[in-house]
Amino acid sequence: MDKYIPMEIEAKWQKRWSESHIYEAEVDPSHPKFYNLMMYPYPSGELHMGHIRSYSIADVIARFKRMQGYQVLNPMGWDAFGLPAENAALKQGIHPREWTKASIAQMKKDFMRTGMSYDWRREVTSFDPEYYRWNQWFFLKMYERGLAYKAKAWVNWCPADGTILANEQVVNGRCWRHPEAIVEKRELEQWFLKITAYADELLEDLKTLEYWPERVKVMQENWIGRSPGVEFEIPVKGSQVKIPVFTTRIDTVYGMSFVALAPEHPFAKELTTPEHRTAVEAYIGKALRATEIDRLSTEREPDGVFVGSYAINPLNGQEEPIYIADHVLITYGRGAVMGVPAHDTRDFAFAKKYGLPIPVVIAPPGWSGGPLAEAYLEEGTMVNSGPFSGLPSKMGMERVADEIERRGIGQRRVQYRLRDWLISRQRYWGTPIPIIYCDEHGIVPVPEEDLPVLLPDNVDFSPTGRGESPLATVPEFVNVTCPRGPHQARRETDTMDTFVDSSWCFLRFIDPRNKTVSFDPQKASYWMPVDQYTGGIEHAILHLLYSRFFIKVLRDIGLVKFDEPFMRLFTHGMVTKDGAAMHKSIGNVVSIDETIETYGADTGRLYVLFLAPPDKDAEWTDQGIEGPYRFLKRVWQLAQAKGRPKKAASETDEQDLLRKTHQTIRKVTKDIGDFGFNTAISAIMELSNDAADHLQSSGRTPAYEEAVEAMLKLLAPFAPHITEELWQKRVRKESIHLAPWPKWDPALAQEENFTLVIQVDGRVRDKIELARGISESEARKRALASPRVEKHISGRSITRVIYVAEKLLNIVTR
RNA sequence: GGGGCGGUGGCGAAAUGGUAUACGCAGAGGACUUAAAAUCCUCCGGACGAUGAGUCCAUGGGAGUUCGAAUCUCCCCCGCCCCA
Repeated sequence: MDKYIPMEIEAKWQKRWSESHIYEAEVDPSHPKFYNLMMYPYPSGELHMGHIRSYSIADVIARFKRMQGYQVLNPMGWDAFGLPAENAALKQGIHPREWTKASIAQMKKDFMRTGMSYDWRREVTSFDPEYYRWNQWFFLKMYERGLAYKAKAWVNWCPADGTILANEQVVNGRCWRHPEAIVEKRELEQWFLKITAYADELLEDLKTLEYWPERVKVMQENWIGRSPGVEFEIPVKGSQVKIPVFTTRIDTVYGMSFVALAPEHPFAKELTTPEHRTAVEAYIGKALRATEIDRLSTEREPDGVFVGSYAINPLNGQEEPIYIADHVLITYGRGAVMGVPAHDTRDFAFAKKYGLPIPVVIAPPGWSGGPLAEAYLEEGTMVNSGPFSGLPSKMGMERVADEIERRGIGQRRVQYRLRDWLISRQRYWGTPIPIIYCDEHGIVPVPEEDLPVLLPDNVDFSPTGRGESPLATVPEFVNVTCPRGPHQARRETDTMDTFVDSSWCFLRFIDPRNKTVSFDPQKASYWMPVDQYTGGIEHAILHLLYSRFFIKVLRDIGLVKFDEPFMRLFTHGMVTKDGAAMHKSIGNVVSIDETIETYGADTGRLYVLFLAPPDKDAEWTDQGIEGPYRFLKRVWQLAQAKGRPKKAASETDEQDLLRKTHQTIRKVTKDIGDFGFNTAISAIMELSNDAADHLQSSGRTPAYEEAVEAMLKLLAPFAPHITEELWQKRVRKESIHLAPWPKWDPALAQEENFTLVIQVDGRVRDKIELARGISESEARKRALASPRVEKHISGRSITRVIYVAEKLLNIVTR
């Protein structure tokens, strides 16, 4: 028998699989389909064994479903636009395209040699004009429908990237990509996609995502942040100005003792009286430099500055001082709030600090009428609230809202935390936004037939730092003739957020080379929605929310007929080493090269899947991988066992192994379906241990041969190369990866006997073997006959006997 | 501050109301070898006991529900994540 040399057989099979196109799938209505998708990667060119775990998880599912007879669509592509390429290219003085292409080549090689079963004909690269032209096309469709618009807004500026970020890309007041970079606020004209138009539906449809992890749904729910409330206007004394405010607690409106504006509020300067101007300007300057996280922190004492003007509470006519306070955000509600110290924690602290009154308008239970020690946030009885006094606050909330609507000073409104998706990026390496500015016609969309707007090649793409894209420095790109007439015009020079690319890539995989449309709706109706989507938890909000939004827009345009893109979502854990995520800078990276050279790809895959449940983080140890390696070497021996095949020697041995085989098929089939890969592998190891014992005692009997065949098939999704090699050595013509998944025979999997656990007062005292189907009274008789049981019940009286059929008998004594 | 997930042998873990510690790693002893590696066999939570029979203890800590709790409930401690 030849030695198991993984490098040799792995390279051989990778080549043959590719030549025989076994992983390629086409529309075939005579078969059930399964769309298995892994979040397509950013090609940074640095794959390590940690990544291999994530891709292996999805690959196991693809292989499993393929063997179960599904048409499996298992594509791979590249999220190839974006800042890291641009930054790396700047540093190395090469074009981002070249840098990205080199990374793609490296990663593709790594996917090939780790045995991933992708349909490479469907490879999609987002920097390809044939791909991004459809970003532009979708943008134009949204523009037509008013879902893409340009607006001046206070935005998040990342000084490290030299660009604007979407809200979702700001983490704890810092850039998601540069944790050291504090995000600044700037007011700029930007392009937005109107995701808020779908806020309610995005929230509602979460309920239909039965097979999504609960925590992802909770995160999206929090992010959308629906709060019903009332918006109303507060007049300013001696002025025409009316300040719109939003509140979820209109029942506390009589408790208002100040009004607070965000530092960015448009009325901030207008309402400031001359004697307060210096102080106000200093305060605003300081506030705009603070991070959002600092401004909102409840740890910090809120502060503000009086502007000199007074607002009038429209309900009771009282005058309230107007402040600017940095804990009020311009991006939430209307950027101004009514200050009700008695019933809001931050307002309470604010009032204490500035000596403002704290009128109680919701009485806590048993309230004496005295001042509160802290804000009371719960429901209660309304007091000091004019005609509403005496009402329960819940009812009062409706009555006050009615009153405000009746008087025409405001209305009920649902407020969302979700903001529109800011997609303008002031960087080079992305999809140009297909818009032209004409002196005569204003904003003019690029006509569809002129798409794609090509990203020019020869550009000095150093960030300008002026809030302007490098494309602005390319006259050939900028200067155009207006599509509507012979006027000089300028192109939009910002590029799109790369999350636009990934929001619909799963549709392009279905029809990747289509030149006339983004994808063929016929093909989409076969393949979509994605049956299994696998990726990291870090996309719980960003990518997954944007994709859901895209699908709803595409549905409304009429391109697809479903509401949600991803039926089942699986979020995988990370591989850690020395307690930290693998990272070059930490120096704890386990290389693919070394792993494959020493152990082979099959062992590497098997180990990372065996290490821990796939949704949990897993700690890599260098010794641990020896286990799966030894196991595969044993499988190699077992499948090629020498000696004459013989008839069954011992009937019980034969039955035992057959039973174990069918039990293992049952367990592995179930476990793979539940992502229990670690326990599935354990079960296959147990089968191989039993088969080895059987070979020792009885030789190559029919049960042995059946066990080996099943073992190879069950192992095939995890270790595709060695199983294929051994399968072919057993003279099978077709690839094992197209062979039918084994079925278990319930009769053969059934145990004849069972172990009855006998407890006395809940403690295990004996275990006896009994035949299945035994009656309770018989089991009881046998149990009581046990001398060990006898010992523990002698001298005591039996009060109760609990019998769990074919499992356990508990004798309760007194 | 609120919400979520988690804490089990020396280590990764299994068991989701019924035999705690499957499977694997590490460790100990043995076989093979001139030797080592590889491979194979045996042992491997703790205490008492004699290395046996057996008894008791042990799933972060404490209480509770139950004939029976790693699993369900409550309180506390610790770690990670999300929202503030």
